Amino acid sequence: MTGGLTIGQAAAFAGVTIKTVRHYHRLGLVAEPERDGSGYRRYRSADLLRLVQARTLAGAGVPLAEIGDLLDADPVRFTAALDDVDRRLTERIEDLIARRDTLRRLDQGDRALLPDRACALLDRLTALGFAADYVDTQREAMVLTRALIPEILDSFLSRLEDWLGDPEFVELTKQGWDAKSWDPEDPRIEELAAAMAGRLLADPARLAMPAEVRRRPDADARYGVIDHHGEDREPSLARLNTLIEAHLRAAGVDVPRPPHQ
Amino acid sequence: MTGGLTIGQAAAFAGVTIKTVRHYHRLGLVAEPERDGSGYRRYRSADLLRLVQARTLAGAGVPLAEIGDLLDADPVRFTAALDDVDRRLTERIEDLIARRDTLRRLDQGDRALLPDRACALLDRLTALGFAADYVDTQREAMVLTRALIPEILDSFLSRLEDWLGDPEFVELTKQGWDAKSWDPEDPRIEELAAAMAGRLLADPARLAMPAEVRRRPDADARYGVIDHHGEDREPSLARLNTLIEAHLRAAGVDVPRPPHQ
DNA sequence: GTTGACCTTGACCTTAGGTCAGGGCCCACG
DNA sequence: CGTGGGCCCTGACCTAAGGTCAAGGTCAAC
Repeated sequence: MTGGLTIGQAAAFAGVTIKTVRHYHRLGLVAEPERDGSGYRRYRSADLLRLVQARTLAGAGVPLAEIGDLLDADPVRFTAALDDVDRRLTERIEDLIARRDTLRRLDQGDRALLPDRACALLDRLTALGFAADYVDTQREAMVLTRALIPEILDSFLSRLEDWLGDPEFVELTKQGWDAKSWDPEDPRIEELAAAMAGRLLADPARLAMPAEVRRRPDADARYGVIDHHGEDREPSLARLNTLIEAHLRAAGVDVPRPPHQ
Repeated sequence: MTGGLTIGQAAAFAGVTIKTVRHYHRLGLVAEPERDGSGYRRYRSADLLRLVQARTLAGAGVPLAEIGDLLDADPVRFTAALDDVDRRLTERIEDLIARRDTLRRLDQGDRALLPDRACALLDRLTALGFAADYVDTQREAMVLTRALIPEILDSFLSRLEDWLGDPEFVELTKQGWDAKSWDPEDPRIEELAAAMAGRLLADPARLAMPAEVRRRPDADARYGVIDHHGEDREPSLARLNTLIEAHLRAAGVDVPRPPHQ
């Protein structure tokens, strides 16, 4: 008569795995029971009780590191600790729900990561006959804007909507995209830049930089990344953009200039 | 002009830590950008875009191991994967809510781990004048019952309520608890056992073993642990219990006998 | 020319256990 | 009597998503 349950029985009765029981022993959360002649652990009802209590708390989400103290604590501390765990659990639940909401806002196929208004604009670009890769690049710019300076996404979209209402500017923009395949030194790039800058300057309100941007310390750097997105792959476009910016600056427009890196 | 953001800038712009960016590189979820002459990573807008996309998915709870594939996948797979993640997230949220509910049912100070009915019974024991350590032991037995054979907890409580309605049995039980301090060979133990067994046999319905127990393969072992809880600390009580069981068995009652251990 | 902020790599820490390896104990069957 | 299978022992390494520490290289500014 060795007396007591083996670890396998104790674990099964308490509804945990053997490994979990040993884990609890190592963390000191449940004391090791006595061993029999073979070195096997032998569990008596008091050990099983402690194991059940520990499992119950662990199952409720109490961190294992706290359970030992908790089970030895007086009722007042016990209750306070349970309240604390409840608070943390609630926090975690709300966090996960927020994550799920984010996720659900992303379920629009390749239009993920953007609000509806932006998606509508992208559709309108396609309808207006812009090339698919141009639309892709615009989408990427929107994703970057939303991530880097979310507070100006709305004015970014408004400006784009505004521009799309100007057929001449739309035409110039399409030509500008064609410049991808031109030589960066092609003189037509300068012509295009002048024409586009002129069109932009026709209504300077369209160029107003939202005041919110200025409140971010590194706003220029962030804006620069968005503004020049894609250019590192297309030197002609980089040149076109540089020339347009030069025109605008010459006309007194405050174009953010990325800090020298 | 080295070109591109440093890792610190890229991390700040994307809203993650430097360590996280490097982690994503090591997992292959975001490709390493080119290095400058000093070996520093230099991030361009396309790299930043990828980083932002990865962060967004990770923030929504998508496992990092899946994000790389996901960002390279076609829209159909992308949507399907998002649905899958949503499902897992919902599951996890429900699990946590269930845990919190468990936790809230445990907020009764030292009466934790038991339903209201059991707590009321424990209060009644105290009111009837049972010793505090007897009540403690009963509470422990209830916790064990709830954990090991929850389906009989109700009949366990009913039987106890029934017994408490019998003043003579209450008196005998108090005497039985006093037996703790007696010598295990004290002849009064045998007398007590006979008296208690007689009282129990006065109404055999009180002893009926709930049929549910029999459906568990190791029900006898589980029942034995509960029935003999505390006895390993009190040899006199062990003897008292053994004698009572012998009386009951002699009278034809089916008392579970733990398998030889 | 030196300080302090930034970058590099690598190794170890976290939760709550799971898995594997190598070996001991015990019971039952042949 | 011995052997197979099931249980037990310990210890080392693995997970997810990074955090922290250490030791050293780079850069811009004072």
